[in-house]
Amino acid sequence: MCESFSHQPLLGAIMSEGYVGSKLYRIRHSCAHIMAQAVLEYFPEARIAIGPPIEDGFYYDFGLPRPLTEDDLAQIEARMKAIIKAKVPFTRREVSAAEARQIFASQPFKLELIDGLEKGGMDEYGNKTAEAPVISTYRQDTFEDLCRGPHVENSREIDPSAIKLMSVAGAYWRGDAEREQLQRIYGTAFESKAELEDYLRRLEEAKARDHRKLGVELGLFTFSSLVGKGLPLWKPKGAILRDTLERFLRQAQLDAGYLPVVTPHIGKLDLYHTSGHYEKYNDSMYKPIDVDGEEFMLKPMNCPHHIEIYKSEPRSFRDLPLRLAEFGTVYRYEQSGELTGLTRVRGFTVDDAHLFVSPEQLEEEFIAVVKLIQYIFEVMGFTDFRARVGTRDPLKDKYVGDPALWDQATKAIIDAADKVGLNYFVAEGEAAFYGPKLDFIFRDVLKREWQLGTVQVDYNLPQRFQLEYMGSDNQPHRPIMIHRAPFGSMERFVGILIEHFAGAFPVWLAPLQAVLIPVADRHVEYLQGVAKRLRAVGLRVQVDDGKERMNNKIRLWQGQKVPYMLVAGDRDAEAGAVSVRLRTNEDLGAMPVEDFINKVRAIVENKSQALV
RNA sequence: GCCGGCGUAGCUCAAUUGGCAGAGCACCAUACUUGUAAUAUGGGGGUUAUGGGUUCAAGUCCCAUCGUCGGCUCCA
Repeated sequence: MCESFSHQPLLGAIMSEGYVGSKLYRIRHSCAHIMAQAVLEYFPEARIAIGPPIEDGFYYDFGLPRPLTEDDLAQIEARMKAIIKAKVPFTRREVSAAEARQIFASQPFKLELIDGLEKGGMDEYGNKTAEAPVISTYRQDTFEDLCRGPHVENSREIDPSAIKLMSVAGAYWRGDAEREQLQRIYGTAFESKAELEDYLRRLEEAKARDHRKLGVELGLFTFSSLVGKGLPLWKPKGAILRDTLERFLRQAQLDAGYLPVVTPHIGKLDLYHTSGHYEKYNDSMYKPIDVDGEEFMLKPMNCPHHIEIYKSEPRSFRDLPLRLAEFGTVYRYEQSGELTGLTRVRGFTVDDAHLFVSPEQLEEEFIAVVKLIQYIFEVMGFTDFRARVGTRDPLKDKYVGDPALWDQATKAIIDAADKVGLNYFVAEGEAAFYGPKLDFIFRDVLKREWQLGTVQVDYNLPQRFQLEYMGSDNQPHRPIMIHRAPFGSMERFVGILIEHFAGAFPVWLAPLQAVLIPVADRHVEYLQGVAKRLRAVGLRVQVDDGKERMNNKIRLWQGQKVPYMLVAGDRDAEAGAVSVRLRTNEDLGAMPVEDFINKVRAIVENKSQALV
C-alpha cells in the first residue's frame, strides 16, 4: 500500500446531511459572531479572522496580544451569555466592496477576505466559487461581521445554558503554515441544555474509551521516550491480540489465493528514486543511512520491495493474478505534533498486499478484494461502514498517467462496488496520485467514523519499474497493480478496536480468555488441572493463585475485562466443575468443565461476539 | 514543524504568598483460608521529567531539552 490511510477519525470531515442551514447550524454560526463580539470587548485590539459552524460546534480565529487562558475563556463565555440574554436581533445588509472596506478598515484579515470576495473565485473560507458573490454583513448588538449567513433572527433563539467554550488552539491564517498563527477558540452550542449535557457525556465516554488510556490499563502496549516517540512497544497481551488478528487475516488471504512474502525493513535509495516516492515524499521519509558509501532508506512502504519480487523471474500471463502479501513494517517521519497513541505513529505494520493483474483481470480481482474486505469486516462485527470512491480532481494536475487509463480504472472500481452491492459514495479529488481508490470508512459504537482499509488501482509503478508479463499472444504486456490493506495498519486497527469495544474484546481476540479463581488456597491445585485442560484446547487462561481474597480478584479481573472468571471451591472441585462468571456481571453458576470447554470453543471458533 | 496547556512514588492526586515532599491504590512482609466487585496490620518506595539559572531558600519563579495533551499544518 503506497497511499496512506487517513489517520484522523473523520468526525467533522463529513458534515451530516441536512446540517448546513439548519436551526442548529444557524445557532452555532450566530454563537461564533457573539463570541467575536465578546472577544472584541475583551481585547479591543483583537484582529478577527473567520468563524464558521463546524460539525460539533463552532470556532472563531483571532489575532490577539497575548495567549488566552482558561480564565479568559470563562469570562468570554459569561459575556456571551449576557449578550444572548439581551435578545439582540441579527440583521443582514448587502454592501459594496468599498463600503465593506470602510466598515472593516481596522481589520486586516477582513480586508483580505473582501479582496477575495471582490475578485471572486474564492469565498471567505478560501473555497473556490464560480463568480464574485454578493458581499453581505450581519450585525448583532455592537458587532458587525462580514458574513454570508445564515443566522438566527434574534439571539432569543439561542439557549444561553446550551453553549460552552471548549478549548483554545493555534490555527494558521487561511490554513497556511507559512502565514501568521492565530488563536482559535472552539465552542459548542445546542438547541437545549439537555443536548449539550448529552454531548459532554459522549465526550466523557469517548475519553473513557481512549485507547491510549485503556491500552496502558489493560497492559497492551507502552511507549518509551528512550526508544522514541511514535514507536509503540507491544506488551505480551497486546502482542497476543495483534498476533491473533494477523493469523486470522493470513488464513483468509491464503484461502483467497494470496502468497506470503517477507521483505527487509530497509532498501537502497535508488529503489525509491525508481518508484518516484523519494522525489515526492522524501519529507516524510527518514534520512538515508550510509552503508559503505551506499545510501539505504528505512522503507516507508512495501510496494517497491514486492515489485522486485515480481521482477525476480520472467512472468507469463499464466502467473497472473499474482497476489503477494506481507505484514510489512514501515517507517515514516511524521511531524512530532501529529503523533497520537497507536493511530498516528512513526513505525507501523501494514497488512499489505500487491496484486499484479492483467487488464482483463482487473475488475474481477478488484471485486474479489472488496469481497475479502467485506468478509473480514463481517467477522470483526464491523457492520456499520461505507465505502468512498476516490476519483481524480479534473482541475488539479497532481496525478500521473493517462487520463483514459484513469477513466477505465475508475469505472472498474465503480462497477465493482455496484456488483457487490457496496454502500459507497464518490469523492472527487480523493484519489491517490497514481490511481483511483476505494476506502472503507467504519462507524464505531460511538458513531465516530474511521477510515480503515483501502484498495487502490495503480498504473504508475508498473510503468516506472517496467513490469511485464508474456501474454498468450507471445507479446510482452504491462500488468496493473492493485494495492490493498483491509486493516490499514495493525497499530491503528488495534487502537480502533480498543475504542470500539472499550477494551472488552470478543472472546477470540481477548488476550486472556479466562481467569481461574480459587475460593481458598486449597483449590489452586484443582484449578491448575482445569487450566491444563483449557490450554490443551488452545484457550488462553491463567490461575490467579495470588493472596488476594476471591472478591478482590473478581473485582480486579473484571476491570481487566477478561471474558470469563471461573471460580472453584469445594463443591466445584468435588463435581469436576467450575462456577462461571462473565465480565458483564452475569453469573452462570456451576457447570462441568467439559461443558465450559465446549461452549467457549464454539464461541472462539465462530469468532462470536457473544459470551454465552 | 507551529501555537497553547501539562509533567510530584508504578497509578490517581495533595503540598498557603517560594519555607522540612504527603495520601489512597499498587508493591513487599506477616496473619487470616475466605463462594462472586476492595481482609487486617506493618514495611519499602522520590535527585518533584532532564539540564541550567534566580534566591538565604525552588515541586513552586526564569531559560533550554525531552515527553505528553488540545488544535493547526502535513499524511505515499
